[in-house]
Amino acid sequence: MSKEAIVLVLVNLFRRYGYEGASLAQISKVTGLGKASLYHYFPGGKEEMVRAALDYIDNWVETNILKILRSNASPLERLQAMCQQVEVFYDRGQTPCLWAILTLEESSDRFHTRIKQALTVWIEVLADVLKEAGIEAELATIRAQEAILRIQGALILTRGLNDTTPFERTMKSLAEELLS
Amino acid sequence: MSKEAIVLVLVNLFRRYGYEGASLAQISKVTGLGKASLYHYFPGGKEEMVRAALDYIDNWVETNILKILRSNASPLERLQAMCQQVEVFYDRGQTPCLWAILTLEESSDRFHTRIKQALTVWIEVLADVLKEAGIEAELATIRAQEAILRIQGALILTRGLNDTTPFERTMKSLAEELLS
DNA sequence: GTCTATACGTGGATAGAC
DNA sequence: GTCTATCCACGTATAGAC
Repeated sequence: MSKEAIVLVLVNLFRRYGYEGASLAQISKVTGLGKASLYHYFPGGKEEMVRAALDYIDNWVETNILKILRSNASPLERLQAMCQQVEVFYDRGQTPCLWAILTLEESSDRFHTRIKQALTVWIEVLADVLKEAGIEAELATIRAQEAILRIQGALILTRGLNDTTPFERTMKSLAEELLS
Repeated sequence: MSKEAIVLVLVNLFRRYGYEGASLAQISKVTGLGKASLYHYFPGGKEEMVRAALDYIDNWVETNILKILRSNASPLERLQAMCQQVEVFYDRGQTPCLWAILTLEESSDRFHTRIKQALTVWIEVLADVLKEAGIEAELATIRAQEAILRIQGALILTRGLNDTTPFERTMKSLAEELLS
């Protein structure tokens, strides 16, 4: 199992169980590696594992979201493409957001700064698209925040109700509503 | 310290740290009671403590949200009153929602059913208000879901950005937008 | 790189005195 | 009811052989 594949496992476990909830025993089991082997890849232990997971997400966002948002397609097309990526990444709302669960857990304070940074960048790039579409700067930022807010809210609600409808509905209408 | 006061401590700890993150040692410290004393009040251990916290929230929602929504004030007034209660309860978005953190944690599966139930009731009562205001039934349910979605999303975003603005903005405009 | 074995603290939980 | 003392499983982390 490559390090990339291990990190992918980490991402999925921390998303679903949070920092305290994901144990090394579980990680060891799912990766098939002994605990000691995990320390070969992540000498800093669990904290470094989370950092690696966050790195992976940063990279995923850059590649699959920000790159699209900075492309030269029409604003609507870019926003729709973003929504599609988001829908797949979160499995129609069935898999939690790593940022969200770490943000809620006060015990994960150490990661809050970089999560804040990642959110801020996404919002800025999103706001740039909206400005390009003719929306005034201040409103663009508010709407960009609203987009993230609705994605996150849809994730909670869809998991809470155990029904993917709210998430799918949100992703379907989000792009157009941002531009209206 | 009364049992009610102990439960209040539990609510706050589980909201902030989640199920795995809140340890008995921490609970013992904050309440001032020894671990053994906690088992006097909650023979079922940590799981029963969470149930007690969820009971408290159920009761709080019934008293401070549902009761208002079922009152005979105007729909707008009822919705605005709800928003005000929500804003205080979540401390302008600074304190997480117990439902949200337990919903995200897959290790807290045992509580998902009752959280789903609580969410469903809130949405139903909210939809009733909207119907009363002349909104067609199906749209009313969607909008009611949208309300919960935005509250939850605002909680995540406000904590993620460490900025209460998104939560406050959401709570300020929510009532009117639901009726528009 | 991966393993077995192990160290050592902390987790939740209990016993039993007061 | 509350305490001290204790139990045992599991948590993270490490040592050291292969």
